Amino acid sequence: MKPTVWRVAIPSPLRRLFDYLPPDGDYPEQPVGCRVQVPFGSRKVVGLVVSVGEADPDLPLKRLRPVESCLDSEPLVPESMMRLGEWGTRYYHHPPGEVFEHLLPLALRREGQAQRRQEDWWLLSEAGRQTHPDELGRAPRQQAVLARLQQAGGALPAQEMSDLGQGWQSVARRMADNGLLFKESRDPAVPLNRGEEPEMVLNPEQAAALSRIESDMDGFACHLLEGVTGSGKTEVYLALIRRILAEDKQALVLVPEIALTPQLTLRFRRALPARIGLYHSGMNDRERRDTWLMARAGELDVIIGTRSAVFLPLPRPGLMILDEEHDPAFKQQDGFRYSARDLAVVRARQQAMPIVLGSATPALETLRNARDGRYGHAQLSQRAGDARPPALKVIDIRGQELEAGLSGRLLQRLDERLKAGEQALLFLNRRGYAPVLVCNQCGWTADCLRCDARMTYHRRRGSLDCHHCGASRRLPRACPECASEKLGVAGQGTEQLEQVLARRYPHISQVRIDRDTTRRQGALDAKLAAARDGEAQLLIGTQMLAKGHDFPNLTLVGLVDADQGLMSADFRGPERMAQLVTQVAGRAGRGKKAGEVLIQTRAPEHPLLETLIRGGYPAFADAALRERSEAGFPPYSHLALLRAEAHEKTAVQAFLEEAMGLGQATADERVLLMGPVPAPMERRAGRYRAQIMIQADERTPLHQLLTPLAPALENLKSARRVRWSLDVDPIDLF
DNA sequence: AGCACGCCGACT
DNA sequence: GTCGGCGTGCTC
Repeated sequence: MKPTVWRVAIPSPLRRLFDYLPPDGDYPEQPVGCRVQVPFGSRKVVGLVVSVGEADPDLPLKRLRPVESCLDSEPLVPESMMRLGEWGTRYYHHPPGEVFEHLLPLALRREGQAQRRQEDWWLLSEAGRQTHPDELGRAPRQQAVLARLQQAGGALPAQEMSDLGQGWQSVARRMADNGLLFKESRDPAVPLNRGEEPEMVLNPEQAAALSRIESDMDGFACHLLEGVTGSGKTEVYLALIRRILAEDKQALVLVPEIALTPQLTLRFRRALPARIGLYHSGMNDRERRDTWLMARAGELDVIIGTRSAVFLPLPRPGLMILDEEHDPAFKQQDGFRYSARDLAVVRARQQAMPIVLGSATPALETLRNARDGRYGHAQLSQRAGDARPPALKVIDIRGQELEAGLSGRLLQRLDERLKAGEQALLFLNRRGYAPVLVCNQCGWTADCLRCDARMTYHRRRGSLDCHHCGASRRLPRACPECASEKLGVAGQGTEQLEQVLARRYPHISQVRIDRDTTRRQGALDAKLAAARDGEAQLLIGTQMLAKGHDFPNLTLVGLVDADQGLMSADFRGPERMAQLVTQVAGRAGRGKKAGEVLIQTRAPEHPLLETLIRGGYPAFADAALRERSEAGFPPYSHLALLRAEAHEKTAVQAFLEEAMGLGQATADERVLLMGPVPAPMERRAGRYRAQIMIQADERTPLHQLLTPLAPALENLKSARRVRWSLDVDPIDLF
């Protein structure tokens, strides 16, 4: 009989599992989901047991090595999450070791107990219970400790005893020596919110959306909640969560970025009688481990997290919510390139729970799923309260005299609004002072040495920074080519806008919000607070400002340059532009006063832009979906990208040529391979980049091609000289 | 990705 | 004479 082996996912880029003999020592009956310490080549690594089975007949038995030790006495990763990992490995054609690494927080990927941070408690012994404080005679501090513990019923966390005064711990230790008390480590209790805020009364649309989703909550169901900005999606989320809390189930809420967690958390803490946890990249390893373990233990009822939280285990799964589901941040852009949105839907189906995708500007993929009836579709078309939707207007800036990129008409409206004491926002998705530094004598421009890109001039810093690779250097005094001192700039960034506007409106308080001004801890919160309470009247920012924030006094929004998306070579450019315009526009007129949105463009007659202005996002989406259908792009086809990069351009070419040959040999007529083509910015951070695009109308043939292709590429000799990756369902083509 | 093994150049 | 350069092969 063939021996039983454990198939283990090993942290390595190899697209296979490794078989081991069971360990000599103790191990659980069912080791799937347990971490194991195994020998791997000449080193020891921690892997995850994925399955148990018979030894592979093709593998000589003597090559099998035994597991050194099983690190868990029961599976740490539950079966449900192992299934999600297996699905991810198959779908994304990514090495299992790297996929399964995502199932555990960093702090649990090493040796050691899967235990969360402990809290010290002091407890009374039997003797301590029997002793009256007076019996301690001339030891007043011991008396105090004893009395305190007796009052508390015999046990208290050490933290809550600190008011007993300096040095109380040594008093307690002495009493422990005398057998009156003892110390114990316990799991800290998770605070339960009271949820004191009264439930909001839902407006008819919200109520209708709620009941529509609620009617379909036993088992799997996916609903798109499409609600214009300010329509109160959060109230619907809260009502749904209350419902599943009443059934004693857990809810997982995913948001695109950390910046959105604090406000949502605050809102949830006020509204929900629940134990709420957080999971995002701003937390340290220990905090993430603790949330992970508490989620797994069922000690948290609601968890709010970013992308990676889709892997949090839930023993009582009740509901998943993905807010701003269209946001590209849900797609991981390196390593294991998963879409948290797509994985969440798969997970919901696997675990038979409902999922709600919320957005004011749904991704075209999601919209199509809703229209084809695969997803439920609930809509909120009215803004809550009295708020009216803002009017969108286009400003044609062709041939116009501009001041720092601002047209006369935009400046005039700005004058009026600011004079009236109202708040205005200027949106420009480019930080720094100017994107180009140029020599007016010889035409030299400041280019990045490692990228095919210009360096951005940062005036306050006095530096030239490359926004693609992070390179930075001092601003030259003179042109390095011709020594002329006539250096000038072209184009503008938020820093320039801020400076020019400060000169124009010296008595208006303004705030700039971009990655440069919010680097410091807490700076973003402070600036957002200033923007929210109206302390800052003029707001200038990049897309950081576009998301989810509420500025009640804001009446004018100016999009300084709307053309970036329209002119993009990526077929998703217009979709991004429309989402951004709609999201930014949604910041205006959320209070009582009507809002106005001015869009500066050099392509005012662009059909998709016109459709967006006239009919809003839904009309845009109709038109864009029609275009995608005609062009055979997603969601009407499926894409994968094989990317490669290396310092040696020839290495990239050689690898992709060989890959192309392999691909063409196995591809049938249902799959189209295109390339290799260089990336639009061919060189980045000193590496040459190129790619092959693989397209198919149906998913099946695409996967039939990739399943053998991925491991074949791995064995290519030319693959060792490049960094390569497969991106299934890419969201950026470059 | 690591890591070991292996075969050729400038140094204690 | 060796330390170490990175090419190439392997990891149950």
